[in-house]
Amino acid sequence: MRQHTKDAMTAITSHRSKGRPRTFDRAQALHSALEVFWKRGYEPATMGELCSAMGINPPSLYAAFGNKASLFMEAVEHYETTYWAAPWRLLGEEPNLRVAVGRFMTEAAAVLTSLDAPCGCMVVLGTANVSPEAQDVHDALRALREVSRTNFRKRFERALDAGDLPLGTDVATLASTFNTLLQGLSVQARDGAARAELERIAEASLALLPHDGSGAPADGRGRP
Amino acid sequence: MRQHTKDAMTAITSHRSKGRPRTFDRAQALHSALEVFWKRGYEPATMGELCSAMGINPPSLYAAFGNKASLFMEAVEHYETTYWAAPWRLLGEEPNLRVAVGRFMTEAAAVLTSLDAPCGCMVVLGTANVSPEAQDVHDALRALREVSRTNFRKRFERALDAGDLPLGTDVATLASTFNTLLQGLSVQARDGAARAELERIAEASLALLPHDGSGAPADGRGRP
DNA sequence: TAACGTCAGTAACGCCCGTTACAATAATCG
DNA sequence: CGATTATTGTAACGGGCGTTACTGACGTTA
Repeated sequence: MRQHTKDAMTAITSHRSKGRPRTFDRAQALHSALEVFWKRGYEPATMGELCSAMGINPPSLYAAFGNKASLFMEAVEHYETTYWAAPWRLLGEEPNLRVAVGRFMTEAAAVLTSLDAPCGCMVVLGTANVSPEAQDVHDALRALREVSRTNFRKRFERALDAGDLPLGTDVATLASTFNTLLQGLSVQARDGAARAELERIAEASLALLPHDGSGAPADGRGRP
Repeated sequence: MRQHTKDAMTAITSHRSKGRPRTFDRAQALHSALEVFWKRGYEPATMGELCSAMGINPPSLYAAFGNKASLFMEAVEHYETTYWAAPWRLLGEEPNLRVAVGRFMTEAAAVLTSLDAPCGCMVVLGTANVSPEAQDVHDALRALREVSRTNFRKRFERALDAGDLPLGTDVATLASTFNTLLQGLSVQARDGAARAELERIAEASLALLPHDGSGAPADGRGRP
């Protein structure tokens, strides 16, 4: 609704503006906010908690980030680029399909258990159940979850073209299935599952990939 | 009075107690509460919403159910027996492993999309992120999620004994994987996925079951 | 140096939450 | 019929939430 957008580009290094400069590091405060949101979720995280973790007071927070919703969305952006950009790039760039999927799922298991506290994925669980007035934030995260499925689907489409998947494979359903499993891993992680267990699940998920057997087609469709 | 011996146990509308009888059906009110909790989650569901849906006022609710937490737990019990007892029984009693798992996952897809609004599973998402003072409720639901994994594991152990799974199959990981997928289905359902799509994922999940080395392809349909 | 513009800290605002006094009502028991 | 006991509806309680006036403090600009 309001500004708050890109006055932040002149962060702490250059005070070209006139007034009193801020005494805290904006990027560092954002990272602290990310950890609080990650552990607690959007609505259970209170402004008091956030202010304590960020080391600032409410007026400073509102001046720098707008309000709770925009702070959360900015934290989500930071979260995505910091923790998930590399795994997704790996999935897309690794040429061998099974290696790509296996390593992606393993890295996902690592991300989901990276904090000391059990958290799961911020995009999956951050707004899992919220009151109706926070539905705009909920919708924004749902769009991000949809992106995740699209990433899987594109990778499988390429694999299909490359002959790494049997002809007639339902890549859309396959992508949905992996996306579903990935989201389930977040629930597991928040329930305190150890990283090793998530990695075992990640490895087991490779069985979902149909391998083009030389003799018996396992495409699940029967023959024409 | 000859009604003394009559309905001592048919307790729906019999008020053998002394005071003023309640004017609402407790079981029906509980079911209304279940729907509110299912759609909104534990903390976002307000007492005002619950009272409106149940058709009663706060004092009646507190007299009949204790407080919000105990009402929620009772609603969860009602939810489990009403919606999940039959699928779990089916998983345990169907002798053919692939049929058992396939039908269970398909019925799960139906339950998760049974309400008009997108909800997912109440046990998985009901306390997905809550404030610290509701952690007892959160822990109770986590125990229920653990029961779900145990159900899978027991079924797979039996299948291993029966020779429906190859020797050396890691049934614990297999159970965790199916449990993870089941929990992911809840996220999908709450994101508005159609029942048909959840059923496709359910069918695709059968590929996770290792086929005994008898030479039959794992096409997810069983064999004639 | 004097004026100006932005940040910092305290304290408060209005709102909604779960929960409960309170008094009236309606059934059973002696 | 009183006396007792439980339920009902109204209205309120204390507390925590996100958010913001208000007053100084500080650094830049004229």
